Amino acid sequence: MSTRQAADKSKSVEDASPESITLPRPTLERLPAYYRVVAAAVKSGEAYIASSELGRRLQIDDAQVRRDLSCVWGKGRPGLGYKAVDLLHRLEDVLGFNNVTDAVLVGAGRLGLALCAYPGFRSYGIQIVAVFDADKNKIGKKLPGEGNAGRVILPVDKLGDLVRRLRIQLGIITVPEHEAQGVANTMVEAGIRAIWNFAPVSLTVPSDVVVRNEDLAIGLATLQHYLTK
Amino acid sequence: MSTRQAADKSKSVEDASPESITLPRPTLERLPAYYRVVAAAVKSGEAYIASSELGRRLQIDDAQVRRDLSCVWGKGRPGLGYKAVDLLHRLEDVLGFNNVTDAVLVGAGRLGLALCAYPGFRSYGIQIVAVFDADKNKIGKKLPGEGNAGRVILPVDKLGDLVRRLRIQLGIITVPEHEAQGVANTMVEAGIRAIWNFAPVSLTVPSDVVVRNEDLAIGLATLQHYLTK
DNA sequence: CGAAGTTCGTGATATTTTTCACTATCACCA
DNA sequence: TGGTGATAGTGAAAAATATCACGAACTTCG
Repeated sequence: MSTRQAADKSKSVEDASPESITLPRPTLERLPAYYRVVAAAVKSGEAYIASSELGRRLQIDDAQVRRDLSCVWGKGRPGLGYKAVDLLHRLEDVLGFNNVTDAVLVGAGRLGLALCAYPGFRSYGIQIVAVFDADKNKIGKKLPGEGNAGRVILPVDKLGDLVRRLRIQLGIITVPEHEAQGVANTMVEAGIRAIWNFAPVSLTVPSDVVVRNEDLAIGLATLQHYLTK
Repeated sequence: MSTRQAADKSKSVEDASPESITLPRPTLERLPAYYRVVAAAVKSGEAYIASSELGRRLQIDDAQVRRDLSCVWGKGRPGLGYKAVDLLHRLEDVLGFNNVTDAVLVGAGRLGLALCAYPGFRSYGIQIVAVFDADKNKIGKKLPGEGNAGRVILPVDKLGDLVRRLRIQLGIITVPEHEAQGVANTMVEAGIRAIWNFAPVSLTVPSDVVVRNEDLAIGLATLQHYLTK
């Protein structure tokens, strides 16, 4: 969760490189929503989509939409809007949905297997190449889901090896909280660069490893807080 | 207009009411993390915990911690820190972990059942009282998880009735995206006040209904974006 | 081709959130 | 009991983010 923004305020001279761009965090978090709306628009045959329309469908201010998209792609057409297909591709690029990233998942509990079976990951550019668990009873069991025929749960002590061997960059943690830090350590040691953590703990990792905590308690707390008012 | 804190102790009336406080959104989202650390501290027998220590464990600036906690509880003790047990209770109060909220869950897929089996909800003040699905093959099947003995999946056309009858306030949506809006409509019509949405769509609801979108694509996109840099 | 109507991109402004810096408060100890 | 050290609370400054507002670019149509 380190958002170090360089003070370098270089205006987009060459916008061709999708890599070097730095997006404000809130903008980055809105992009997936834009992506879905644009994808829907493309599907339903709309050639262009305007910021106001995008904003209306997502309840976001249209100026906000324009500013977000201008970070990503300064190619809207006045009078018409954004060319839907091109914008879609651009968003895929920025969000990394194009190049497939291999991932490992540790923790073959209900949540882990649910994620593992989720077909959507493919379209988001994630492929879970292996699932691990520490429980001997689970090891060797088949994985659920469409594309997982024949694949099985592996013992967690093979985790480090496999990560190293396949140069896996992304690890998904769905183990109970008291095991999470240990798994994270193994991952880090084996060279993983990003961790998607579903365990309700705050992991400690080196600063060059990105962690995204998917904390369900936050959602619950938010809602509960509103309800008790 | 400067040093007048002695006279103007509390910002408004006495702070006994946990209801009327309004927290900045980012603060509210950090509270669950504080809650966990404080809970751990209490468990391990620490009587007091300092903002610096909290911050260290969560990688949050200590001034930030103090400001957050001051919104919630202006009762830290200089020289010592916050009394762990009391702070814990205060956080439980604010986060609504004390009063149990009944909830319904719609969508008995893998994710829905995983949530349904998750024991942690109880301690967060949530109780899932019924699980619905539209799939006839699933209806009548048993629910997984410890406390769910004997309970079964109900047909979704009973959703409205049950919500109305039990005056349910919170709905959890774990259906495929194209069914989500319909479920949300039913919930809203039946009087639900908050929706926890796991479907990757932006729901349209009246302004008095709170929606929390738990969008996995955001997490993925964030990580992918960092990886492709 | 010109006028009317949209919509983008963005400087300027407002708002929100974080961080700094300092004082008052309290514990602890000799 | 007074001195020392640690820490909370909080104005004020800084940084980040969102919104406003307007000119310029483009389309459409007569």
